[in-house]
Amino acid sequence: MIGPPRPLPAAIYFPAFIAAAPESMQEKYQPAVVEADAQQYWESASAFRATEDSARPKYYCLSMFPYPSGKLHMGHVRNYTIGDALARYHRMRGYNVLQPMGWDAFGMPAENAAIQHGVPPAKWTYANIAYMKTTQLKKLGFAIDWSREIATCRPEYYRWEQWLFTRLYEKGLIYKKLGTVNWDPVDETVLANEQVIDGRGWRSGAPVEKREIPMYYMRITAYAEELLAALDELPDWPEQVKLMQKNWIGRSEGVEVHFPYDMATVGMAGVLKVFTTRADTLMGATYVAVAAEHPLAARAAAANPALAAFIGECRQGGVAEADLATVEKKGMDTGLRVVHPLSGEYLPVWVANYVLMGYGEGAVMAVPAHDERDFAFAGKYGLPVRMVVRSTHDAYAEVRAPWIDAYAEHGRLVNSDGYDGLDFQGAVDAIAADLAAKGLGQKRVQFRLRDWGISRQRYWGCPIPIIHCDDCGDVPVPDEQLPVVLPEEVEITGRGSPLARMPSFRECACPRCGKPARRETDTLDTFVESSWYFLRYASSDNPAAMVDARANYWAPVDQYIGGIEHAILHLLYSRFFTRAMRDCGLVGLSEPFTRLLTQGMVVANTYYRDGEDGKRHWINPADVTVAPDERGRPVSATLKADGLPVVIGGTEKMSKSKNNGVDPQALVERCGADAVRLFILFAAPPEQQLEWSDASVEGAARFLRKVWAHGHALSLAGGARRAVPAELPATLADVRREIHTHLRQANHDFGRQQFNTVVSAAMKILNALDTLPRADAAANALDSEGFSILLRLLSPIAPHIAHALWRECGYGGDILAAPWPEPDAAALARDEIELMLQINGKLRGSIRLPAAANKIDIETAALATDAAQKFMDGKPARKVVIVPGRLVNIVL
RNA sequence: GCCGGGAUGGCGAAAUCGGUAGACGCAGCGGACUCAAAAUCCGCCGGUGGCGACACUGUGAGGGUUCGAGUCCCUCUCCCGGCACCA
Repeated sequence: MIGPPRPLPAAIYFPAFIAAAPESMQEKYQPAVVEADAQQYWESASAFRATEDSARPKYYCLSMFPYPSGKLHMGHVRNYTIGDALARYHRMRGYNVLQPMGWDAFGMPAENAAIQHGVPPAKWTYANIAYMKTTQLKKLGFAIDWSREIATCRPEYYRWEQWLFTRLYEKGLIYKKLGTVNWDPVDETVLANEQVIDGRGWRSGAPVEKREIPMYYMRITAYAEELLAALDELPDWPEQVKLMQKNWIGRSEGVEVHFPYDMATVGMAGVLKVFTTRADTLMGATYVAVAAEHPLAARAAAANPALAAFIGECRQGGVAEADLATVEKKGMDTGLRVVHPLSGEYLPVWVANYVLMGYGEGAVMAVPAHDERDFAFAGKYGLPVRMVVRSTHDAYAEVRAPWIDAYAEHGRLVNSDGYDGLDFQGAVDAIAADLAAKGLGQKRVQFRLRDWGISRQRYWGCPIPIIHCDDCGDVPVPDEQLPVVLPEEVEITGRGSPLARMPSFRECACPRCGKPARRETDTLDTFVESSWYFLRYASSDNPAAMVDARANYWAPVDQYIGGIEHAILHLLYSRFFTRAMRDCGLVGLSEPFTRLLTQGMVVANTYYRDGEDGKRHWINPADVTVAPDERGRPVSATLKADGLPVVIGGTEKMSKSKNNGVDPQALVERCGADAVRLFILFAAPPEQQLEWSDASVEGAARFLRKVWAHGHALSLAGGARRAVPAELPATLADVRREIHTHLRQANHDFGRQQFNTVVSAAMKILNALDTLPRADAAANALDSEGFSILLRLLSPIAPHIAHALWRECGYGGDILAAPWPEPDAAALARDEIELMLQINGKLRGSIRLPAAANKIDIETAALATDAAQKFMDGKPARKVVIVPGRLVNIVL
């Protein structure tokens, strides 16, 4: 809950003089005029320019920056509307607010556009930025400090990313190793997971293969423990996100087990290492499984063509985990044997497509009796099943396992020689101790988190600042040669890397020995740019340093807002980057985002027709008329153009492929930015999915017209008036209590970021004010007070109309500088309360009592009611439950 | 497959700590105003039964805890987000 630094009750805030309403006020609400006027006012006053100020608490409010795709979509508008409501609310609460904006400008769509339309990615990107900024974003009236705008594709930005890269490289936090990528053998290009559709390249249609190439990695695993532990210090992050991150980092305590092999079993001596969280089941291991890329598999395949063919088959398909996890589990015996570290038994080594080289050791021990996946695999290939754990509480388990399914729960050991009778922890401890004594294993912590591969074989990204020299190896580019500028005039063909084809970029001199050398032509993952941009906003104009002292004033971000789809990757990378920068001495913080709000998706109805060609044609909701039945249920839909029926599809995320996107710009032009903003905040709480409805936007516009009409009437009647008299007639006191009750609720809901009920409270206040008598001095004063509360509540949500009406009604000054309204305790006081009457938990009526009534009064009154007498029918009450201020329940 | 989330009238939703289910709005229906339309204003609006007072029923499905469950617990169904190269 956000506390007000300088609270002022609304009831006592009124201007010292009664300002005359300007004669020029329009009777009709014209959003285009109102909004252009307000935006011009804010612009000329530099109203949202933020400067460091130690006198006020700071509030750094940040929305995830957009990718400049060319058009703002509804998801952006929702994101920035939520951010702006929070920024403006905190500003009015007295905070020194920073709300910056920029562009996540590197990425694949620019290259795709270049292939399709022949426009260089840089030109396309800059044109998109210009359009989205001036024609779209600025029309929505966000309180953004545009002076800090950044675009990640500009050398002024990415030079610091390159500079940090060289620091992290020298610290060993960046290193090189082989990584697996999707390879399109026809286009001879690395494909993103998104570009692999049903195992084929999206452009060539060729079956995709896995290929290992050298890549740079960030050692995020060095921070695994810290990133996990620090989640507990983020009380204002959604539990859901923290849980996802926790599971993603995936800390598990277990045992590393070594299976020795020698000349006789493998043809060379060594140990096969596996990690297991179930060391208690070690005596039940009947085989070990290795990844297709494991060295032992390669060794066995050299003399075994069938195995080589199987390993080749495992190379087919892409690298996405969702695909790997759902393919049919297959394997093949390598013929190699390893020695069980405790029993000395020989166990067969299998290659299995479900074992991933990138995880742990690329090998697992298999215990079919106690692992579902191993059980299925053993069943398929006739491998032995040996039960070694028995349930302590389920007698049935002894009979069931291992012939029906795997028993994966913990239990007591059996068939395990000296370990029989031990429980899970006892068995793990004893087995780990024995392994350690033999030098064949030990307890260890393992993380699911893997190091972050940051090399991309693409053009439109930040060049990796490394020079390859035959003599000196990989040499980081020295500071004075930074930035390594990405050439912007290029030809993109979709085959291979354009940078690799540019001698002027590629050929250079080794910074260390001066001999001819080759520049790295891979670029960085675009997640790298978005992992530190929030720190750059604080010192975006500094040409001499990545960040300066101003970063330590503004950082951390007090409120971060963005899509739930970023819950893991972007947020985890940013948390890691902040720590890496901390350890380079650049910033004094560890966590970048104090409070996080994850917004839901924007979805809309879909409509389609199945064409004669068998293709489904999706039709935009704007081109469709929906016919309801007499109760308002949609029964049919027709295309506006031809009046013929279309099929009503499901509700889906707004997307190009389903053609169900609603253009925000057209909507703003038709209804005004305030109506769009109001609708977005009113239609659903921020975290929830938002279902688009044109009719509801119209409803939001209708409410704003009513607000305008009320303001117009108030202005004609003399505008702002003096304070409400202390003594009001009962009917007016009721209205005033209602207004202040709604205000109290609105403030509570602003604090918990639930804007839909804030809007609802504003609507209720207007409805209450509309019931006030016109020609009554006390009522007019109350109207004036209530309307000033309404305008201030609306100001963060529909800022243009609030700005205009505040001025037109003569409340004095700029509404941005007005104090936030607080409910008046005197207005809220009541002398009579209503309690619900329940009998046996069922609602049977209500009772009215003086507010001061005690429990005995309440019970007496409840038992005396007609309803109670009727239902009790002479029987005594067994118990009377009283919930103060709410209800009485008589239990019979 | 694994991790996380969701489901309340015709629709979006509300119910702050387990205490009046459906506030507020959209759509719909009826009416007023108007030559007419738009705009605006007034009324009705979960289901079943009843002239009515009212009764019963109702928050995805099934079970449980409790004086009392949309809210807590267990089981299940369907939908959505993420899964490391979409951003």
